[in-house]
Amino acid sequence: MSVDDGQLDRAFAALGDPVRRAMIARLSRGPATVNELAEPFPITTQAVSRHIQVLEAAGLITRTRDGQRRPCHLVPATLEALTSWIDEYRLETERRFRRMDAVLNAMKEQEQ
Amino acid sequence: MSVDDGQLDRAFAALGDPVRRAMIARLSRGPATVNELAEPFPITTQAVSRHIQVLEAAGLITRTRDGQRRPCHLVPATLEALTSWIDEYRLETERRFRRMDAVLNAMKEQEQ
DNA sequence: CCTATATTCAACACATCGGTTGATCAAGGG
DNA sequence: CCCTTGATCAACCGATGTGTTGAATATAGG
Repeated sequence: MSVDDGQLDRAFAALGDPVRRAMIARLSRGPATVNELAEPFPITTQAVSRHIQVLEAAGLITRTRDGQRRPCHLVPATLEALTSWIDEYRLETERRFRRMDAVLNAMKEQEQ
Repeated sequence: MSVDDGQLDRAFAALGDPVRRAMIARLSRGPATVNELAEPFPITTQAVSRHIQVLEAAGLITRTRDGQRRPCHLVPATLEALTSWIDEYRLETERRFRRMDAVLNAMKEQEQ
């Protein structure tokens, strides 16, 4: 809820880039401006600005205004939507594996 | 562990495509062949075959052999690596938010 | 054997991505 | 006011992604 399929597309794809993942990691420790986020990377501020736009379009961050700065803030709810999606299928798979194990064990019992 | 950064790149990027996410959903209910996975989509089997290769390269699935079939199996451990990555930063952010709330409440106390 | 089925490989078209440079806009500070 | 700083817009480029068609490979099965 609150994230449609297109948002899932954009959010997962956004996390597929190591630069953007590093930005997420940085933002988990507090808000940061474009220049602050750009600092660790050997790329132009423009490139970073576009990475930020991608993260914003994905709903992974929001932006506020502080004079001429545009600080970025992580949105944990969107991260949570991603883990929820993944966990749904991971848990189903693990349940299935456990059922399969049970069947195999039962067959082993039978054999003896 | 067991998944390097390149794997994270590939796995997150792989989930950025709705066709591949649908395949993951399908595979959570049990193994499936290329043709079975292709059935719901209006694309060629070749295209599906390449989606499968992408999922395999990302470590999200493995493949076995059954005669001329090549069944796909979901790898829950890789899904778990993704949720672990996300949760690390989501939880850090939420902790930070709670600390901030505490400070704000303390300031409110002070005022009275 | 010969043929049908399951899957993959190869070559191509087209869109998107991630970077660049150069120009522009907006807010602050002497 | 002007000039600097923070950020973005626009145009371009090479690489990658996703689909197609057509050919190839491999196993199954009469």
